Amino acid sequence: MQPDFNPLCLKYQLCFPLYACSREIIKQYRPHLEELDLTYTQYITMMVVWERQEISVRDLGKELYLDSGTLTPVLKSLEQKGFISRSRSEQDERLLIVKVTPSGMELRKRAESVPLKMAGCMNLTLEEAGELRHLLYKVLGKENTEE
Amino acid sequence: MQPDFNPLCLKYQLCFPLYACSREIIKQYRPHLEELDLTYTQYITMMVVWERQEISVRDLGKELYLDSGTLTPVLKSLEQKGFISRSRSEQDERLLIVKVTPSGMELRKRAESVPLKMAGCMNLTLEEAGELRHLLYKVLGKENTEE
DNA sequence: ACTAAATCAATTGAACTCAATTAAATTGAA
DNA sequence: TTCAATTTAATTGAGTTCAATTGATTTAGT
Repeated sequence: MQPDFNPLCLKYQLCFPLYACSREIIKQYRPHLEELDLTYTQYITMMVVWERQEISVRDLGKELYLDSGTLTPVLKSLEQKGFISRSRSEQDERLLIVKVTPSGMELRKRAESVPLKMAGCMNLTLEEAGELRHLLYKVLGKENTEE
Repeated sequence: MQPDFNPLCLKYQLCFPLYACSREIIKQYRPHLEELDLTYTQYITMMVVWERQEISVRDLGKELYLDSGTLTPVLKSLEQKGFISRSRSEQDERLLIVKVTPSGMELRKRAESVPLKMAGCMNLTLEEAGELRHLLYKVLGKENTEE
């Protein structure tokens, strides 16, 4: 029962399975997202853009927990592919506004099947999936109010 | 009940909070690991090496869900710092064997306080943390025997 | 023994991640 | 108004992450 209570042990950590799970699932997205010419980071960026139609890099970063160092090249790539446009806000020129293009909205239609394709890839019941999501958002909620 | 049932919505995904949680928690490790001159990837690598004393890159990769493309530079860096040694197995020259050095074992002592320093950073009860770990290991395909 | 298949670490190239810094625009206090 | 502090996106540099490939070694089939 207590072979070792060594806290410096992978299986006592919470962060490690989070990190491993995250990477393993993102790997499973790859073949489905390749059909859309998107990486996972580009995909979640488009998910926010599809929903908002128009959003600043600042707000996008808050939604995705990513900073401009990550987002700038991702957004330039999405612009290159024609899915979004990038332009400065007229009210506040510091803000870069990202807008979805008609081509970006067509991509959305093609992306609609992705969640279903991914749905079966985790061997969790609906209740377990809901519980997992609840716990993850509880952890994320703490992060923001921390200090 | 829910604002909308659009499956292409960040908050209906499981992968996104996993990915965000993982990165947010790893960020919190940083100041503590910096004192040890380790990155998070180097830290979890050392955790396995501390436990096994001696392990092949192949087995290390299975434990960490990482391949040689990631591990090779990580292990070279750890060797450079003097925490491990790298040498080919004499029984099978394809295998690279990683061994912890005395300096690596000294590092372990200094690392012992890290889990405690990180313990309070998640807003979960002990039961919730256990449930979260159980669900994560279920997704990883390994039933968690732990508690 | 011979050779085809499999295994393993390393390498390569593209993309991500983030801390730190920079430069431009805005805000706010004196 | 003036100018110091703040906000914002971009840039830089170090370190992952991973698919695909390469080359060396071992295993297995004949």
